[in-house]
Amino acid sequence: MVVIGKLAQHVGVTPDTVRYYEKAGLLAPSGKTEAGYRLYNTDAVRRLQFIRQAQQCGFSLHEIGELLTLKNSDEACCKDVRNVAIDKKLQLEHKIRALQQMSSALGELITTCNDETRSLDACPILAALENSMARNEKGPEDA
Amino acid sequence: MVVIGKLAQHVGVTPDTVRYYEKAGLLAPSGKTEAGYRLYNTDAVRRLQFIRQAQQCGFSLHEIGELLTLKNSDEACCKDVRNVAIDKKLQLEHKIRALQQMSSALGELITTCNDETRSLDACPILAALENSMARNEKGPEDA
DNA sequence: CTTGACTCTGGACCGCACTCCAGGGTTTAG
DNA sequence: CTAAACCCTGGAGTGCGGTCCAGAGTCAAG
Repeated sequence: MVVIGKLAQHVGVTPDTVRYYEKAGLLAPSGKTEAGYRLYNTDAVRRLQFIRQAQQCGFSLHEIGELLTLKNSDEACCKDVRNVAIDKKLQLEHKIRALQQMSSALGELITTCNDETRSLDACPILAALENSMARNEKGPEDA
Repeated sequence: MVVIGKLAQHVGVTPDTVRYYEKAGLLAPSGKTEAGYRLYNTDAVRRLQFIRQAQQCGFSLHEIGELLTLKNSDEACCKDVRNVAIDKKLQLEHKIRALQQMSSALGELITTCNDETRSLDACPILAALENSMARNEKGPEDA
């Protein structure tokens, strides 16, 4: 049984963060002292580590809450957890593709803009961004 | 010269968003009517498109502000813009790598967890997340 | 017995990029 | 002339994941 500061320090967060997780319904203390100090056992330590790990895997606190609910449910089975993970992985891959598109769009702009001494008026990057790149161009009087 | 609603509709945002950009110093109206209605010319239209495009490339509004400042500066040259783009691309790539690590971590967990009927107690995903995966394990009494 | 380091609660605040609202004025179509 | 559809301003609210603070209580070392 450790007090909040020790727990926090051990896992690498602040006591405020731990209390925040408690407010969010993710991590209840294992007990309290007479003075009202939160006490945590090793289960709580692992639960907090679970939360941090899941964050590292891209889960939001809300999703982690669902994962923890699943974990404490009698009806759920491993398959359910697996499906959540698969779903999350798809979301991550979607996000990665979006970022890769941004990155390659920038890459194209950068290679186009190879004359470093060119004036700003002729800067292909600014021009490309202004011209909406591959988008269709219409007058403001449409629709 | 179009009024805010037309501009917004043309570029695919709301008037609120346009006013928000104005507050953020990114987009001033080209003029105003006697009644105080904002008016926008085609320069403003292109500027707004620039903002949206840059957002698509992963720039924050703050960064877009810097880009626009650069654009309106006499001293800056194309090279400066190019450097900003390169910088941003590196940031994007960094983020992509982080997400890919999350994704592959999840991927490993998912392939480990192939027995769909397993009980939650034996779920490798939950176990892995609890055990902090590849992290070193120490007691809470350290440090 | 004091001092300093911790803990408690409740609530305010941060950045980001909006979004919505109230309570007005304006413009335009019928 | 009226009603709908727009515009204005200022400010509040949203969601996320915290962070910081005041004011009070508690605990351990010296």
